Amino acid sequence: MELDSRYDPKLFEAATYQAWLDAGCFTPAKEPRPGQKPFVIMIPPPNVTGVLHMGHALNGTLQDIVIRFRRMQGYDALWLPGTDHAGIATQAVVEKKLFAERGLTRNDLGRDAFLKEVWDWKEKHGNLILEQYRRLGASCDWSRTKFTMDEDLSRAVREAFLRLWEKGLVYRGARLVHWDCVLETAISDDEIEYEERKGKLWYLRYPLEGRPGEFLTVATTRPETMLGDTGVAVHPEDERYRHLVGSRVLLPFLDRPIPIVADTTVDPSYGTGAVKLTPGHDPADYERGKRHNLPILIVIEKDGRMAPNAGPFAGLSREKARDAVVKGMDELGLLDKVEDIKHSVALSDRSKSVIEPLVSEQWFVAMKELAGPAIRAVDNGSLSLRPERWTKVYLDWLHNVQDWCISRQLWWGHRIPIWYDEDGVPAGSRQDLEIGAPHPVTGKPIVRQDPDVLDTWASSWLWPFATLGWPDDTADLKRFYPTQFLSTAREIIYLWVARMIMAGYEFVDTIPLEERCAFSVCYVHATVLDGKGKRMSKSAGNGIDPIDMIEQYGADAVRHSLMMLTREGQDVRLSENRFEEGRRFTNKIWNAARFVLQRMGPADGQRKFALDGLELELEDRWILSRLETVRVEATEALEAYRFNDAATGLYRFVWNDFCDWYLELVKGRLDESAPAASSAAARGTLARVLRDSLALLHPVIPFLSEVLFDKLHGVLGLRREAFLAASPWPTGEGLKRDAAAELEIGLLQDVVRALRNLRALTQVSDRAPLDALLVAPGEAERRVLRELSPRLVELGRLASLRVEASAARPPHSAAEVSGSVEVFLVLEAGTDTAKLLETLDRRAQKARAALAAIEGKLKNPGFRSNADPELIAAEEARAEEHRVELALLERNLAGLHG
RNA sequence: GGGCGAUUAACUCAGUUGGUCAGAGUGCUUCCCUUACAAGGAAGAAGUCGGGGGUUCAAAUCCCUCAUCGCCCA
Repeated sequence: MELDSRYDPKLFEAATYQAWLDAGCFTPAKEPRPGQKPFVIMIPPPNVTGVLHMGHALNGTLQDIVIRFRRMQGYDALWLPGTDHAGIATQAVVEKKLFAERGLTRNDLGRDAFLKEVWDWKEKHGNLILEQYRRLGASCDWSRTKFTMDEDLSRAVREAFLRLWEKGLVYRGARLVHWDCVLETAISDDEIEYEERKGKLWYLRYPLEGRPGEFLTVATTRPETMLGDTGVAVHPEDERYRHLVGSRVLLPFLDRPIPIVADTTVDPSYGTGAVKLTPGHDPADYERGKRHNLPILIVIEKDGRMAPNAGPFAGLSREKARDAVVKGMDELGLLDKVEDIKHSVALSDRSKSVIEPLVSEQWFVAMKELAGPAIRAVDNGSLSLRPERWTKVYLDWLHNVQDWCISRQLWWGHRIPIWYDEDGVPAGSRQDLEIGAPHPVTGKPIVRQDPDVLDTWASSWLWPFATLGWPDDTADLKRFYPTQFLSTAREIIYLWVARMIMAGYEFVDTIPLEERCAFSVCYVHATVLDGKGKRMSKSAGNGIDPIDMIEQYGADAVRHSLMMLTREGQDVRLSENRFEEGRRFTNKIWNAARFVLQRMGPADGQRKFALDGLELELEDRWILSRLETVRVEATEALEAYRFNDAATGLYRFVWNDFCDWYLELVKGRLDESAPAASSAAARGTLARVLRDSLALLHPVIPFLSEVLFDKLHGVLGLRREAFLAASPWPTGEGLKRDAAAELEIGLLQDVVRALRNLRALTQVSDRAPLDALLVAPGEAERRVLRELSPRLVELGRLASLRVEASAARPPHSAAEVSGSVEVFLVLEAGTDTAKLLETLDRRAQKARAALAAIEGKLKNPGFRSNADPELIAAEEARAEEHRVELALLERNLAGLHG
């Protein structure tokens, strides 16, 4: 078999992926087998405008590992992919493009024509990110790919909205909402971010009505809103102002008399202790205004300009109005002072513009009732979050949940299925109502549909079941809902995770309530940071493009590196060269396999990876024992979602056990001259270990493992029953742990290391064949060492080896100590032993220190009386080992000096 | 303002329930192009486990406190 000495992922990845697709490896069978349990993952649908970033790559790898593992374990495995329509983002992208290319706004085109533009854009560009997931190796069932604006999902959204409307859980009302003046839409609480900014606190004097020359001074960070003030509040117990409660001030510029009220929410220590009340433009004031029956005045329009109510300032932008108000107050002598302060400013997630709290008509979902089952899901164990600490975050949000503003003043999205007659009486309908058709309740003609669309999350929260056919009770819904695993980023726990759980309980009423939890495990993955510990983001420009990395290092290397780097949910600092580790590992596997394959043929394929009948030798039993150990550990780790443990364990097994030791140990047995039975046992073991290793590695390293699995079968002349992706997870059949073999190989490794160490320290070439002597007082050790001596001679590059119970140090020999075994390497006279002495001396010092520590512990009566007897025995044994080693070291040191 | 996480070798990180826990990878030093792999092999140096206090026979691990950095929420 001719294979290049370097693994080049580019030669294999695309073709392998296509082969999986052609074979339908990722699509569940038409029917599950009897008794086969489902394992389902719903992809967190990326935004259609999205481009794969490291967070996606990490999350995609995690999900793919889980689904590939479960598929191999024999579950009815489904990973369902798709995208969401990302109302604001997508509309913004298309509007920008439209303006750049044709100088048109959406209003120039009109609603229908604009939506056609968006759909065209989506058809052309909306698949990019899913294509990128394929590059990563994602084993999604692409035949079930969904998009939140698909006809069936849109139907689900409408059904869900109307059910809530009919139950009275959806309502329409005038509320203070977070308004984005750039995008001109309401946004929800969760689409806001806060930023610390420098600002000013202006102290404004309001003249008291009927008391010329007297003022009440208020402090505000937003002077422009004063035009909408309908009151001033002070704390009821504030002695400074108590006498003023009930009287009025005259609002400057407008000379509007407004009342002074007492409200306990006022902080007397902030500013002057008197606050202006602007119920139309401040959430706290909105609440206070309601308590005191203050009118709501709108002084800022939806585009951020001052409204007619703003009198002389009408038409100015918010920013200009602020300057003008301050200047005007100053000119009137009503500006008391200005302070510099730091405060946090609410910004829109999407446009980064300052949020304007604005009273407007919006649609809301009443959340309290929906939250109940989602809270109970944690209590009764239906849902668990990993790492567990996120549970508290999830529950805190649910306990304090606010009603959800779900209307958006956009065109791209699911239009609210409410129609009005001429009196504005609303009617919800599952079918579109025609303009002019009779209103289902009033019988009057329908005059319009509600112009707003729904928040994108109002479709995403239905994702786990709408993608399976809900509201119809489809075969897929019965078969695949509820799901088992959801992996996502932490900032989306409220926006999405909690709402999906709520929606599952509320809507999937074809199954019993206790089975409706949308997924049983929510895995909150790590955040990918740059080398400086900052979050990677497009705006910061510090992102590493995963596709670039895949091009450079291969998808397997990227996946493996990410897994080696991420401890459960722990943030990871990533820099490009981290992926070299993965590339080295894939190359190592490639070359190990190349070595194995070059020495095997169809004759070795006859036993089909079974081991019975082989005359296994020590190292065979050892590597099979190690394989069994790592198989069990990797399986447990993957079942517990400890990805890093699984990846590290496999890495160490492949590199340190299989490549560094086993392959070196069996090389001699693969020569033509080796006895047939020994050679057959070695080749049988190699075939088995390679096959099982590839299978265990497959979830993390799908491409390379698949390629080598195929080549292995080819060399062995075996027909591959299925792709590795569709093959069973190793069961460990015929494997067993072998403690004796592990102990004996451990001894061999120690002695070989000692021999190598001696050469290195005495600067003797690795190639020169030397005579060695091992002195082992223990009979068992001696027997093992004698048995192992051919291998020791080979690995230690010795001319000869003697094993004795006791012997004097040979002349001109360098000495090492490994436990109770003394290792002597016979050198030429005059070899420099200075470094050796130095090392042995340091070793002796360490042994002395260790011994002193243990003896101190053993002498401590507290330890004797409190510690576990087994532990005491172990410590005593350890002390004895150190004593023996120290004695030998000291003896050899003395010998060398002399 | 509330909550959470991090702080272990030069760098990036592991270290279940306190006792073989002081580790890995990278980097560094020395030697080796030995036909699986120089994207490799062998050997080696390197850390008062952020500071301080406490609990305990015993603390990287548990508790308190301080410091620094980061994240989420308001």
